[in-house]
Amino acid sequence: MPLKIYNDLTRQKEEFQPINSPRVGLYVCGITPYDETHLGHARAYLTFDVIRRYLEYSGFYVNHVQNITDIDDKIIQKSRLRQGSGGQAKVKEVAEEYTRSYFEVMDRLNVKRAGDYPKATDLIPDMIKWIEGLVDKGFAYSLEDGVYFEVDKFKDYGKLSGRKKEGMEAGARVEVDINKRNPLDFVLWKKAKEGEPSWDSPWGKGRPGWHIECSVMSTKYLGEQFDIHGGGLDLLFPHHENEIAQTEALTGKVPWVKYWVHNGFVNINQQKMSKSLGNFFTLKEIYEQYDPMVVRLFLLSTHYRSPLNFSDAQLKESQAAYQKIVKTIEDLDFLIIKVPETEEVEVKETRDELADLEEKFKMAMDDDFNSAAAVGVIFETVHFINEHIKEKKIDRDSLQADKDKLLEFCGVLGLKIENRKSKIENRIEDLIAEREAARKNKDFKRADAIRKELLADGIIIEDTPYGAKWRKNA
RNA sequence: GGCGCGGUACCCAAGCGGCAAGGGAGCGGUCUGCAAAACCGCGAUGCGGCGGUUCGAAUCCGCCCCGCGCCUCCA
Repeated sequence: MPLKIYNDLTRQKEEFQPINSPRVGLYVCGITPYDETHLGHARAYLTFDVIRRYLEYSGFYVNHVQNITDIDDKIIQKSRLRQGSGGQAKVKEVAEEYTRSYFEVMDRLNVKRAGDYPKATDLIPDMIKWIEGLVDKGFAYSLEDGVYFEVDKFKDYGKLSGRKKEGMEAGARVEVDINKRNPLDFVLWKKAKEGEPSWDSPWGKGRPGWHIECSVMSTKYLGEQFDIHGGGLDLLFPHHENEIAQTEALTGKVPWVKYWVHNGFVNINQQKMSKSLGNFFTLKEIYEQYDPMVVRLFLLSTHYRSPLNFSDAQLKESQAAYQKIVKTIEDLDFLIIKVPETEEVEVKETRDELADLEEKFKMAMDDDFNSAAAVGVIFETVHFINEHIKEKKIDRDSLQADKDKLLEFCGVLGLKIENRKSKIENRIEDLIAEREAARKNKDFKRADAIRKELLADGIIIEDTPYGAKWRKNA
């Protein structure tokens, strides 16, 4: 079955065929570093991390580029608020601080780093060239406060968002600049006000508008036409619409981007989690209570385009579910050492079953990266393994095959599964040995006392026909 | 006003024309010195409502109800 991807440009699932297969160009709209990363951001970047991982798993070579908008009104504002100054050095400090924080928190979520992270401030000369080009071609005009893109000059304006210029209530909530030729015209170059960071340009000191950055950065790294451009649903309009307009206007190459992909929001009580509403949870806060991999599982359990409601109860459920996977791996590790060598037949049966599961797993992911269905297959695999373990005759190689396959699926989704045992001290092993001896002597009082003692440290003992084993209660 | 998304069991969530995945919670059982875990079994004749198309509909079409998003910086 071919890999299908939902394309917002055509509003349907399409077979994925990269322009230069097996190479894939993937551009993701990155952060504006003026505050802590919250769960909504995590969902976005995790979505594209999963897409990237699955493409790589499927044999593609992905060139993943994600920008950093390190100059912007909000950063300037933050810098002022904090230091009473909007000077360039301070603005840079703020951007760098939150960029660092972003990487910290995303690394823990096991989001792979992109191949490049271009910063807006590093490419200002390129942006100026672009704007000059647009002015030359008659797509842009100058006003007192900046240079604007004229949407009426671009025929296809609205093709991504499906909007018609007439239908939009421009100015409904934001004041219309009466000097603009069309209220939808957007700024390419913003002239600097007193005390703002600025760069020289043919239009005087100023800074680039938001939309132009992504066009310049993405084409610089991925070429004038590339495969996938992604971001949160909230970027679809106007950001991505404007990017298409300015890029296709300048290069004349259509389509600029083959597949447009947008992830859905994280909601709280049916409302979008957002900075402006102030109803957001930062990853740092969430990590205080939940392992990052629990958060990851939680995010993976809903298809990336559907809304995802955040709640503590849901996170708790994900935690229980995650424990189940971890425990299965720990059980396998325990048994692989204890169990006898292999007989050929058994391994084959196991392998056949695992191959069927792999088929299902791929089918799920081939269908527009359906990680929720793929997680379902992971639990079917867990179920299969637990049944397998129960059998009287089990052998080393089949168990190893079980373990490899489970970890393979988890790996594709970026779920790290660690046997927590490796981290724990010998003291526990000693106590367990003592308890085992006590049980042999029918000294159950002592045995129970030891179990109780370990439980106080969050260690749970489980007796099995192969001996006692233990795990940490998370 | 324009454009768009969603409503599937107690909760979450896949499925999008052919027997309703999976997780969590619950209940019953097997195993166990007692446990824990695991395993087995139970759990929607039903997919917001009403019509229609079809041999067959959660799935397609129409109308309606409810919730949400975008049109403004936002992932």
